[in-house]
Amino acid sequence: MSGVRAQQKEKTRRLLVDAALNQLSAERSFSNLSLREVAKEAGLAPTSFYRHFTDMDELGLTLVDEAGLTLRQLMRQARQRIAKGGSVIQISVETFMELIESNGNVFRLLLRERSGTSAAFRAAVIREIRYFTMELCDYLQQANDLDSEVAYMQANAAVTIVFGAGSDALDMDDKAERVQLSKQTIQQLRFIARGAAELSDRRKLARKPRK
Amino acid sequence: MSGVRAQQKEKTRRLLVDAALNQLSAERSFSNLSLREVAKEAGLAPTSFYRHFTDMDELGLTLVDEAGLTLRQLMRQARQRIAKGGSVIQISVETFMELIESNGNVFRLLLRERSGTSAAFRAAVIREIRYFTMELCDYLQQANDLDSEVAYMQANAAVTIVFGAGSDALDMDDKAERVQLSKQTIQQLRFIARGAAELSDRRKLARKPRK
DNA sequence: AGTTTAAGTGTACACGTGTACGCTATTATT
DNA sequence: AATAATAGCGTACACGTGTACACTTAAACT
Repeated sequence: MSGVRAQQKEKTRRLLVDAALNQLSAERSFSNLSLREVAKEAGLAPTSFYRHFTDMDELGLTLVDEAGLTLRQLMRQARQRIAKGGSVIQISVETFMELIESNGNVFRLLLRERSGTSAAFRAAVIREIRYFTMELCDYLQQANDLDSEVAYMQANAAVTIVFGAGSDALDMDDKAERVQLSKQTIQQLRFIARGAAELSDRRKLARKPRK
Repeated sequence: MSGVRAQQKEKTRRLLVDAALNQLSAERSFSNLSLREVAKEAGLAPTSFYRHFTDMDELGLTLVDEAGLTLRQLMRQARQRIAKGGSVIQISVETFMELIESNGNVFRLLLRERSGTSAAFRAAVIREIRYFTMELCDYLQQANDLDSEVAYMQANAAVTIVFGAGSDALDMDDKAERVQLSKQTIQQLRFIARGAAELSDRRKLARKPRK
């Protein structure tokens, strides 16, 4: 079992995945992407598609998985930058905005399929975003010594705000506009952080009233 | 010019609009809705469609307009309830959640087309949401005596959070889950309100240091 | 009353779609 | 060396799509 065959297969599988990714754009969503188009872009006969995926849906779920991976890489990258000092919120937002500028289509995929017509897709996207949220939650809880429930609410709100801003950023061609959006987003995240910190403190006080 | 003809025309036009609205669901978006299907649902021949709209796109924009109308009605309703006393935030969230339960498909339309493949649709949806945000902004600024820029950031963040929660609510079948989501959303809006109030105060102090 | 306008119908066409089926060529197994 | 497995291809089919075109029929206008 040298695996020269399996190796070749994996290679053209990637060809299909990449073909699909490359066709995504502002005016082209995964759901109005046809099996034949993807196959053609990959340089394959339409029927060869079935050697790798039973469905376009199966390919789609693969794409969502990859998008989730990208999201996790993003968080790692942000953490590395944070370790070098600077405002946590500002660095996070800037890192996220960079992702949108360089990987807009991947992000679009998540945004669209989150409210798409396939329950399986929606579930997959929601799962990826949940991972993302949970990781942020752990970080917040530990870094700011927050009540766990409060930390979750903050993380959830922050992710919603950042994704919303990302969605808006996708439709901006002007650089200055995007900078303005970043500033606003940072401020909004600070609102949330402030509110969360206060609630967490109040809860602690209620638990141990004296001291 | 009795208008019996124009009247009849308007009537079947509504037939088409309603047919389209009725076909929307969790597993059916406007973009994968065909002209023929809409015409059939309205009880018309496919080609009759063109007597009322040049395109499916034109019908779609009409739907977005109606959705915007629904949104504005929602805000009016919330204001009426608020006038009768109670927590502003809580009443707003509850009112919004009622909309989603009763008009889920209208809300889905907005969510989907906001990140859809048609620039015209995206623009239309964003415009409707902007109206909504602006109205909230005016209210906040006046009711809480906020700095105007701060009020806008709060309104924008609040709308993002509420729409995000609405999106999540659409995929929930369990009643208790939705109640929990409402509570969380209310708390998150309070975070934001708190943060906004503080920033506004700080800005005021900076402007007239002595008093 | 006679003529024009326009909403609605039915037929027809070209096109893109998913996929079933049989084939070839190359790798893997025996 | 002989056989089995399988990635990829080409053909073929039924189906749904948008829409052009010629038509009927009833309201509107002159």
